[in-house]
Amino acid sequence: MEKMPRRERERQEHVRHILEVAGDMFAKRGFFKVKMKEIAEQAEFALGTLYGLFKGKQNLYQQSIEQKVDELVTAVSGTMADETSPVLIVKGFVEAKLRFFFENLDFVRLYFAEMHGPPLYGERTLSIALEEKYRVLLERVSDALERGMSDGIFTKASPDVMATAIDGQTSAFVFSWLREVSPDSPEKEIEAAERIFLNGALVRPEGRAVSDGNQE
Amino acid sequence: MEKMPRRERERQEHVRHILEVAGDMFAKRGFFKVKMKEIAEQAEFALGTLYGLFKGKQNLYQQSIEQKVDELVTAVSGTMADETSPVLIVKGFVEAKLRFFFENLDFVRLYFAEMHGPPLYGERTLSIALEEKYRVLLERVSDALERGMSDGIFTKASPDVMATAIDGQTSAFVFSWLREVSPDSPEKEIEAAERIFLNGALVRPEGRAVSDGNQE
Amino acid sequence: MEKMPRRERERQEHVRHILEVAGDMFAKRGFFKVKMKEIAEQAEFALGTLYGLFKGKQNLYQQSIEQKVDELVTAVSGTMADETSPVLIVKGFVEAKLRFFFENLDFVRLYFAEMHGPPLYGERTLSIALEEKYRVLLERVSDALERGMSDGIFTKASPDVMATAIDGQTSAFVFSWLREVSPDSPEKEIEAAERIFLNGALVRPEGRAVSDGNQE
Amino acid sequence: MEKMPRRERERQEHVRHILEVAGDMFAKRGFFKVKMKEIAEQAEFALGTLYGLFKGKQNLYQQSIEQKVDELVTAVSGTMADETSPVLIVKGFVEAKLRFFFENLDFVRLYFAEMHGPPLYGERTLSIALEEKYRVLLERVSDALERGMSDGIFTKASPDVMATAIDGQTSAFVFSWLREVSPDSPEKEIEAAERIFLNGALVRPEGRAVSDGNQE
DNA sequence: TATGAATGAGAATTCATTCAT
DNA sequence: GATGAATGAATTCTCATTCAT
Repeated sequence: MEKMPRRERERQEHVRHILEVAGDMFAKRGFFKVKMKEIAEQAEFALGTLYGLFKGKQNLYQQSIEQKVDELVTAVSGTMADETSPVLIVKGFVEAKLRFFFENLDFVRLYFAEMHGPPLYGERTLSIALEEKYRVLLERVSDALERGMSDGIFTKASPDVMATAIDGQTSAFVFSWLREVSPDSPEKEIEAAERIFLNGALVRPEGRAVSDGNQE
Repeated sequence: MEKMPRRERERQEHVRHILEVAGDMFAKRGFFKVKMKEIAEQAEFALGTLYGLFKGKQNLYQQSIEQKVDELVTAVSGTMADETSPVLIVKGFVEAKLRFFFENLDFVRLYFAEMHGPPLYGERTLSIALEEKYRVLLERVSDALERGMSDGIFTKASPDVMATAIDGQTSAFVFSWLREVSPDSPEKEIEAAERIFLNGALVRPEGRAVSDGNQE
Repeated sequence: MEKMPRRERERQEHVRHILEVAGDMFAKRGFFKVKMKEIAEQAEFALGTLYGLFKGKQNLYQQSIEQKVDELVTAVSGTMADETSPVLIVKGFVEAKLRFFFENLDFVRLYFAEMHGPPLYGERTLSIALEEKYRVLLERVSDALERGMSDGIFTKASPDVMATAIDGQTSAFVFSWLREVSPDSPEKEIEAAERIFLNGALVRPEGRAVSDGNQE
Repeated sequence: MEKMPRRERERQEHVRHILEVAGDMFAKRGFFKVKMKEIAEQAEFALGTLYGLFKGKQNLYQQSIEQKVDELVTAVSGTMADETSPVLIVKGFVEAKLRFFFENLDFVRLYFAEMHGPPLYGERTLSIALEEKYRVLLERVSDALERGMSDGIFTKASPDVMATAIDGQTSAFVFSWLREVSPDSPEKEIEAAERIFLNGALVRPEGRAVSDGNQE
């Protein structure tokens, strides 16, 4: 009752560690530039050990991405689940997504390349799997938007299209970080993304005196 | 005085043709999955000929992307240049960008993977070059936004941040096309992108009665 | 005085069992296609256990063949030992050899490949060992033939050459079984091998009226 | 009209040369012990060249065997075709087969291992192909035997079984050469194989007075 | 003694690039 | 210039064997 769990625990730990190391390397240098031998060295295991733990390079790659996407989905879902008001759910999505990518900037390259780039191997299997995981988040945003629309908070429009828009907008801020040397906080972008999106989506825009017409 | 120009003209045509063919292949299958021999066959040239016209695979790849980005920049710049009003310039950007990517959907994968993905070769040279080309467009949008702000048309904010936001939003619609089997027109997305962005950016949102002030 | 023997008995049984299992696998799929791990699984032992019982893969392979060849030699020797007349000894050889291979058809491939094929490892050690074991049988046949020649039963010729001939002829019938889906009895071939060989070897061919008697 | 043939001629020559070299190596050391790099070195080509000319190691192996079997079949067929009398056809088979293998002793190991040994790769494709090629020869022998039987020259029996017997007997003499250091001529074995087989197959055995003729 | 995870040398194959024709 | 056969460095994956538990 102690032996089997030990072995299994170690195995899990090794897998997790290798996935971590490999994920970083793939993110920084891309699938084809990273050699299995390098991953083994970096992870301090023998080459053969990698093949005992993963089916092959492709499998290691996919798992390293899926693991991180699972983390992303968990983090963002968690934040959204804490809120009930439609506006706060949307804000929660923006905040959590931006914070997660800010903390995992290297992963950004991998994620977007895999989601929208040419398939690494013949099949688009991986990107489809990732889309499915991520779609859960967009659906929650979409639901919140729809609810907000019936409540008269958001302007009426296709909630899916609106979700796509806010998602793309936040991604754009993530990309902007890739261009900077070392962005030091995601706060400014979080604020901007929320403001720009909401002030268009809300029937009565936040913090803007719309009452009078003569603002000049 | 006739021979050399003919030769040169032919050469240019060959280069253009190969770039076209290679660009398509890279977009569909990714840099590493496409073999030089296949490009040669597809372009109906001998393998050696490719090496007479291009320095190597990497060079061919870069040129094929840069060529298309030049087309994109030309197309979008042209459309924006036709307009003078800030709002119309922004709308022009959205329309032209969406139309171009709609017509070159395969290229989308290549472009975004190269812009935001891990570097194919050690250096980020290519993505920097592409960013520079593309930045021109964003700067025009930014300028228009800034002008619109002083004119009291757009809410005051960092024009660069605003430009990033509209750019990301439009990209999101492009990505949504990648998921669809065969989107048949970009019109709906053009309209949505403009509406969502402008109704937040405009001091007096289009088609919305802002007159009343009693929202407390 | 009870414990050690039990241990030893178990060990012998394990060795025998593994040799049996491995022999079958090698016969069906060849030395290089069979993996040590598979043998371990099939034999229901851990991989490391195989290395406690055998020096390595090559050793396991050799032993598995030698074991079966010992069985062959024992079976055929036994049958021949029951007879005294030269003709019956030769018939005994043919019958016992054909029956043994009929019962161990898979082993046929292994045996002949190892006897006449390219050496699996650099050295021909194994095939030499097998030849030595098998030679015993051929010598008995040769002796019987020689005795039969002095007795005027067999035509005069080199008994070794004759032994080679009858041996090859029987092997040919064994090979013919390899081509059939599932031969159901070796009887026909036993009869044919004996008849064809003897009717040439005997001064007075069986079942043939050689009416005149004055050949003495 | 000169260029294409030159290239093609060279290619053929290269293929033939490599097949020759590889065949020898496979025969002496077996499929798995021979490395592609060694074949390349021995044949004085670059490793990659082998892969331009052959699909892979397996393909190279199969072709090297099939080429030699074709030679064997051609040689033996040719000899048999020169004869008309059943007895001479059978003798022709024995002589030509023994002479061919005597001249290609190394190939013997490869041929028999492949014909009767465990499959090198999962499938028995190659051995089936070889059997088909070789069967042609056995069928000619069988036909000759059948004709000889109706002519009253051979004892009545299944001609296929008889063909199997003579084939196996000759093979046995080939194997005996493998055991010798350097057999210097195949003559003795040719004579022995013919004598042993025919004196059993002939109604009136050679060199034996079967004086009476009235066996009806 | 039994176990099976870890090891790493070794091999097949690929493919960008060169260069003789 | 155009051609494509030849090159060989580079890389993935396999599997016999070891050894700590």
